[in-house]
Amino acid sequence: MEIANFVKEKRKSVRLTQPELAEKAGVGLRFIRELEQGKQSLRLDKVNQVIQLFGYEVGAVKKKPTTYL
Amino acid sequence: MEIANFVKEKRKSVRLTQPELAEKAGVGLRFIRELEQGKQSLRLDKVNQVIQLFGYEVGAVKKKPTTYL
DNA sequence: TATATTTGTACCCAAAAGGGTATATAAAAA
DNA sequence: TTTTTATATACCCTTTTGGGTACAAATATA
Repeated sequence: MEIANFVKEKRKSVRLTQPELAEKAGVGLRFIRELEQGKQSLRLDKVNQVIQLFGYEVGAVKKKPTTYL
Repeated sequence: MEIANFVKEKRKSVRLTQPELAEKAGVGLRFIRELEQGKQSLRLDKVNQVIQLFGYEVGAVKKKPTTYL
């Protein structure tokens, strides 16, 4: 799953609003919003600040071989 | 494995120098160096440009539960 | 429906990323 | 060892991030 939806789902599963998650993660509200909307050019350390709250960290994962056509 | 060493090992396994990898990934040489040295505040999209060459992408991975002491 | 809550978009601005490049250091080869 | 190759550090500069904030749009609740 893309990080965007991963964060959104995790956040909802623990019933937090975006402002609450921003607060807990120590990032700005704007960042949470851009993150959940899939902005690609976010800073790695900031993303880590957020997902570590859920026990995750950013890492390299194998891409699924795509089926063409 | 941290992304830093992941990139370094993958790069060496295919016998590329840092300038060559930078060229192929379409990022600056400086970026490859900071990446392999573990700089935390890199941009996600740039990291993706690099590791997708090896068939990987950035994603959320579970942190190993740490043993304290 | 109306009202409250949550989420998305737009603006300004300081701080930082990252490209290019030159130089220094380290490692490998002759 | 000397010579070549590879990697690390430092500087200048432009572009972009991300914080703060205000407002709009969407969603949920009464």
